[in-house]
Parts: sequence; C-alpha cells; structure tokens
Amino acid sequence: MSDPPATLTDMTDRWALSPAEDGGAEIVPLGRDGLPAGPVLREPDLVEAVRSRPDVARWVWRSTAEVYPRLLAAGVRVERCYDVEDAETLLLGHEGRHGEPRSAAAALARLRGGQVPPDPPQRPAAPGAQSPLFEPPAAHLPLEDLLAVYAEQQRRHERAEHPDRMRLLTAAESAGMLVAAEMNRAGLPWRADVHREVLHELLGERYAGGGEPRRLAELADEVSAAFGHRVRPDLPAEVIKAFARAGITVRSTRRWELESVDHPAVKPLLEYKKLYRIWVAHGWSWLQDWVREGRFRPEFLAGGTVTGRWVTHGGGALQIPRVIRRAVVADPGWRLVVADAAQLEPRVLAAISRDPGLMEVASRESDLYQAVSDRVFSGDRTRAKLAVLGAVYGQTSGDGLKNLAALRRRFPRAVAYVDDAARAGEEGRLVRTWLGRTCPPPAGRREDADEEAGLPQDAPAVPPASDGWMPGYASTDPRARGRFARNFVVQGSAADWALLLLAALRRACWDMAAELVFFQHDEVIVHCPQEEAGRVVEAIGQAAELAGRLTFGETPVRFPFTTAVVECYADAK
DNA sequence: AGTTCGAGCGCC
DNA sequence: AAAGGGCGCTCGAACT
Repeated sequence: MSDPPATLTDMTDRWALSPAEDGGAEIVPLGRDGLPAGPVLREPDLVEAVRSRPDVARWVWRSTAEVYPRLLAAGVRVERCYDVEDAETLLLGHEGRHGEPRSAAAALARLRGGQVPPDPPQRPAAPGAQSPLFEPPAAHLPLEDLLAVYAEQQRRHERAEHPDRMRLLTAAESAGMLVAAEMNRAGLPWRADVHREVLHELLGERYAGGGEPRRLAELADEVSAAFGHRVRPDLPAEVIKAFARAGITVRSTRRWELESVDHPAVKPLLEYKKLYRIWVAHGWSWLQDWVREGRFRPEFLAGGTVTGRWVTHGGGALQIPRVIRRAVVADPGWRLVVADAAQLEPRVLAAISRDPGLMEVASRESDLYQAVSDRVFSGDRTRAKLAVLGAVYGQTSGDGLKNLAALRRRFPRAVAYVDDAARAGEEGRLVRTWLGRTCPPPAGRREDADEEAGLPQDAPAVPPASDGWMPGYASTDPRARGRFARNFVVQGSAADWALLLLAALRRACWDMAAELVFFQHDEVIVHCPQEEAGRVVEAIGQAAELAGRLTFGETPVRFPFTTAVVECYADAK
C-alpha cells in the first residue's frame, strides 16, 4: 500500500475546531508542534467551515459525537479527527487514573488547578426508543481552552510507556469514532418482511392480546404435560421446583445443565427457551422498535468497553441470532461483503508475545487451529482450539489444563505472555494492550474514592468475602482478576488491531459508494453496489495486512479474512 | 408506579 | 467435554 505508517499520526494539516452556541465555530490551523499557526477564525456556520476546507487532514475537536453527526447530516465527511475527550480517557487509563473525570472541562481544571467537575451521569439507555443521534450540547468550551488541553495531551503521550504506540492508539480510536458515526447514519439494511416470515416459521401465528405465539403455547403445554401439572417454562424457580417434585435436583435451568437431565420435559423446555428468546429479544416488537425505512439503526460506540471492544446501544445489535440474519438483505443491485478475521485471537497472541513457534504457525493463511493440532495434538483440531482458547480465557479445570501444558511446551513464550498478564492482574498491577489501553486497577485500590464520597470510614466499602457477579476487572477475587487480565491483553490487543483495520478500510472505500454498515469485534460488513464488491474484497485483505503492520510492527503474522459476497447475511457462512 | 437485581441467553 | 473472558437485553420478582 502507498499509505506509510506516519500518516495516521502525522502533524501536518491539522486544524482545531470548537463549536459555538449559535451554530458557528471557532477554528484555527495548527503547526507541527500542535500550537496555533495562525489567527483564530470565527466562522458563522460550522458545517460550511469544514466543508470549505477539504484539504484539512485532521480536525482536533472536543467530541466526535458532538460535531460529526451534524457534519454527516449535511453530507460532509472528514478524513481524520482527534477526539480530545476520548484521548483523555485513554491517557488517564494509561496513567492508572481510571476513575477521574474525563471531560475536557475536567482536564482543563486539572491543568489550571481549578475545581474538577464530575462527569455528567451516563445517559441511561432509553428502552424502546431510538436514542438520539445527537449528543446533548455540553457547555461551550473556548477554543483556547481546547488547545491548552490538547497541548498537554501531546506531552502526556510523550510520557507514555511507548509514546509512538500511544499516539497510534488515540489516533486509531478517533478514527473508530468517525467510522461509528458513519455506521450509525448508514444503518444495516433490514427487510422487515423477511424478518416476519422467519418469525412466523419459527413461532407460528400471533394471538390477539399480545400473548405467546402458537408454537410457544404448544411447547409450554408439552412441558406441563411432561411434569403432570401446570409449569410456566419462563420462570426458572418454577421449573426447578417442578424437577424437584419429579425427584431431580438441578441448580439452575441453564441449558448446559438441563442437557444432561433425563426427563421428558427437557426437550420441549429447551426448545421453548430457544424460541422464547427469539420472541422476546428479536420478535415483532423488536421489529417495531428498531427497524425504520429498511434500516436497523443501532448506535455503535467505539471503545465502549474496558477491553476496547465496541458496544452498541439499542436492539442488541451485537447479539443478532443467526436465524434472524436472514432479514439482513442488500438493496437491489447491491451486495453485502461479509468479512470475518480468521482465528484472530491466537494470531494476536502470536504477534504480541513474539513466540517464534506460534508466529510461524500464524504466518500461514490456512487454518491456525489445524496447524497447532498438527504440531501439538497429533491432528486433533478440537483439542487444539480448546487449548488455545483455554490459554486465552484462563481455563482453570478439566482437560484444558492438560492441553495447556502441552501447548506451553511447544509455545512457551506465548503461554508465558498470558501467564504474566494473569499474575500482574492478580497482584493488582496495571495491564496494557499492545498499543497501551490499560486495564483498571481493582476497586479496592482507589483509596480516595470513599473519602470523596464522604462515607464513614469504619464501614467496609466492599464485602470482601463474595463480590457477587462483578466483571473480572472490578472483582476483588484475585483469581477472577487474573483471568480477566489474561484475556484482556489478547482481546484488547485484538481490539487495537480492529481499530486500525477499520480506519484503513474506511480510507480504501473513501471514493466508492460502498459503506461500512456493521462491525462486530472481528467481523465487518460493507454494503456496496455489486460492481464494487471485488474492489471491496481486495481492500479488506490489504487493510488487514496494513493494520497488522501498523499495530504490531514487522512480524511474520498474517491476518487473513474469510470473505463472502452475498445478498443475504445468512448466506455468508 | 418506578427502580434494581438475578437469571438466562444471544453474539464474539 | 466442560462451563472461562467481554458485552446487551429481557423478563419477573423483589425492592422502594
């Protein structure tokens, strides 16, 4: 590719922008040092200020969510941006200061020594309603204040453990925010009529009054008949009691536990649970709530999780059941290019650990688990996959441990890499992805939190014995934290790579009609005219290799995609 | 009436 | 075969 590594972070043709309350903006060109290289201009119209400067390579602004939807609504795209508040979040994390307010106003107060304002409360996900595409306006931030925070952030990048990687991380996540805003606007092509067909096939007729559809009612009757009395299959407590009356002890009604139970109610019960799930989470009311004018419009949020994976708000966009994917259909004359990174996590582990054996295996485009099994497990691909995933997820029992030992003999550096991360997590030390995204320290480490909240000091902040079902990073159980940290370095570094992939793919599609419409961790969907599909496929392959080089440096590791050009998402696999 | 929580399961 | 990492979403039950 002609795209040299420097372009993602270089300092040329940068302008800063701060929206004014009247729809205008203050803007100023920046020099290579990041400082103003000219007078501040007061523009009456923010959109026109950007539209009339197509040569600006990067816009520095407080918040992409504040500015970019307005530009897109007016048909204006920008090449790159630098999102100051996103960078603040990443830099605070890297500095081990996760809990501190992340707003530009807070950053400014820290810089000037003023009172640091707390962050506004997170918007509660409005259930059943489309969340607004436009962020509620924050208090106006004068351009000179934005520039002061930006300049300080430049210095903080220099103090990072790997300044070049940290610069790449903030640049890449800003690019991700542009992609997310564009995907939010494009929406995923969705055929409501096909969706209804699928629902009818699976669930049968709907009855008036909003009760269960026919098939669910039948299955509920079968369950009751098998128990010999009325049992509502959607109430776990009732099901557990019914099994107890039949002389069978189950701890829960989870599928994997019921599967080993020998009772005539199990089969219809499991079928009920599967269909019930589709009915409540992706049924007719979902369609009503989330699909408009042939598009499903979830709100993608780049970097919404601790590991850097994206989240979505609305409609459970990252959990669309496979059967429902039949409703994702390209527009007439258009195609979906569905691309899935093959065995991404072990390839990432090879790249970050620099394990010679694993890099050699990952240097081929062919099935990585097969290659591992040929070397370690005499051709048993299933065992190889379990061993690798066990190493990444922190498996603690069962055959996985035996397989892990075999893996360790053959790929010692790779296993040592995740073992080291796990130990660091257990000991409460900071753990970072390859580019420098940093896992929060345990909750107990934030000593100042209680004082700020004014809690009585004699009350224990957290019951130490059991901390319920907290996520791993927040848990006070060292083993849970170890498992989290082990996974964090791999999953998070994969998320680093994915940001660079999206940025490269967006650039490659810049002059096409093709649109990125979906992204799910290691899978991307591009919606494009049929005649562009070949170019898009090519672009994905090149973007993947470029992302690998930019993220991890020169390694032999390849990042192949399995790509399908289809009219319907369900036909991709 | 509204909010929180646990259970369960969808995706990776 | 066994049940680990990250999420979002929905329900009913249990609370304020």
